[in-house]
Amino acid sequence: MNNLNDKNPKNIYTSKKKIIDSIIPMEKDFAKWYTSVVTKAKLMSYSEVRGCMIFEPYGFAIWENIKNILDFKFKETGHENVYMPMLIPESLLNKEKEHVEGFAPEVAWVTHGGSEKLSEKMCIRPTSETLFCEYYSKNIKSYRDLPKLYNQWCSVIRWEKTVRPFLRNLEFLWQEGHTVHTTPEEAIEETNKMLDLYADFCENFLAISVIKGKKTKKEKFAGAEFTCAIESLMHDGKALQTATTHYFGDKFAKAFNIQFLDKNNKLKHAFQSSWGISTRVIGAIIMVHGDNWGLKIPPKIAPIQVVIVSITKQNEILEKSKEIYEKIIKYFKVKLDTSNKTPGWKYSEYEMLGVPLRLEIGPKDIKNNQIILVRRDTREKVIVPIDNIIEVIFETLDNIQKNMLSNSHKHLNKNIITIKNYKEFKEIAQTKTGLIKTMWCGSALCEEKIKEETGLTSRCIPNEQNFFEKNCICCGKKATLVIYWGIAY
RNA sequence: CGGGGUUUAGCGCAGUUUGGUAGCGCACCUGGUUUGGGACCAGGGGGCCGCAGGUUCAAAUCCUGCAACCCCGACCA
Repeated sequence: MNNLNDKNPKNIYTSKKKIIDSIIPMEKDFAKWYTSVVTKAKLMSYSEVRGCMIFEPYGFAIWENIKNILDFKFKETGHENVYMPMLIPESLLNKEKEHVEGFAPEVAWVTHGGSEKLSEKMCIRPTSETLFCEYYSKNIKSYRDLPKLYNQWCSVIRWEKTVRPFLRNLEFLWQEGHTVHTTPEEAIEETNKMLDLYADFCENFLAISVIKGKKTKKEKFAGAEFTCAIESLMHDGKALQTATTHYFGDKFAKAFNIQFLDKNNKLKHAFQSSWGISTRVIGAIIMVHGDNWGLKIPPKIAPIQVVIVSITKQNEILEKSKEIYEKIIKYFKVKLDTSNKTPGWKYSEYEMLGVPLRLEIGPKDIKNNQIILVRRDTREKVIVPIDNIIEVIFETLDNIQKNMLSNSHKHLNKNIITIKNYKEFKEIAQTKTGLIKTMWCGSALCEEKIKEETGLTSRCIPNEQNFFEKNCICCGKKATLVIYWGIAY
């Protein structure tokens, strides 16, 4: 006797599968969508320690690609890599007042070596300004030693209250550049130059449209004269500070006694900058490009750029897949999947992983000397002749990269709203997500008031200052700056 | 640090009300049949039920503590 379910077993099965395996739609719950994509796309997994995540091969490969590109760019612009210790003695951290006050609440302390209590406790670096400065103070004597253009790749620890994969971890991987110059102008130029480098990288490699600007005094880095940042806008309308550069003036030089003799044999304090970008950008990639099918990785940083899916395991199909693999592996990062998972499974899997381009090879294709090519960004399928496959892949990857940037750019612009009066500002803050562009008097009081009354914080003072109104959005006094407000990650 | 939730196999969960042999789906292993949008059959492996105390002949289940994690806020890359 048949089971009742036998009436339509297939439908029951497929509907069940979908419930089990589909990711949570981003419209329904963006936060859950984010964490489900992050884990299902095998980027990371949770570790035993809160806020310390395990980078899995696929996620780490993305970071390696980012790192390699940036490292090349840093070296191209004259920077050298070094490595500083992970531990900072308390007395060293305490040398610059504003800096220590900014970081003290979130540093982790080492108090024991083995079972012996240390005579001075040490913190695990939350950032390495103090270490670099201490080193510079000992090694810089003359203007001939300058500029110093050092960078280090490392991880740092900040004891955050709340953690989220990639966006906020106790331990995160990053790069921190620390430079020393003879004049303020030169150090400021470095600060701006590196911001441009980051912005260029985000747009041309990560396909993320960014706004370049300055942070307000309230939002600047602890100890900096000023902080520049690039801000990007996530799919849910929240902003993400994607990279920062800082100008220190001679504050750290005075605190750490970094002095040099200039051409006229006069002793002078040096001027400094620092700049960094972290694994947080991976969070940005996910939240800017991803959709309900999973990740979309920009071709230029994708660990797998092209996946070849063999539809069946017939010999001629396996052979043809292998042949195409051998042909294109010289030009692209390719994965060949000849496992006996069903085609549908493979389609979904590689879409989840955000592989930009999929090639499908089945019996029909062999017969017609063709191949099916599917773009991840548009999920569009086209049939192409096998013979000029390399050119087509080059062209399509290029199109995908451009299309992703263009979409990010459109999304950013569509979600910037210019507001001229405070009543409207408060309404929009309640009802809409995205960035609000206003005029501002520059006072911290207005910034504070806006935060209290609307929940929005200042994101950045854009480099492009096109005044569109005379008065400050908040107090109505004379406006001096164009500024963006928003909710930040 | 506030507010909410969760903790049982690698993952997702049921079982707890009413104590009585540890369950389901996915994943994994073996063999076979399949394969154009998450295939099927058969067989198999895997658990101190978050931790510590109680109560009881008997605890995943009841009681008392504690912890971890997730989400939302406040703080931060």
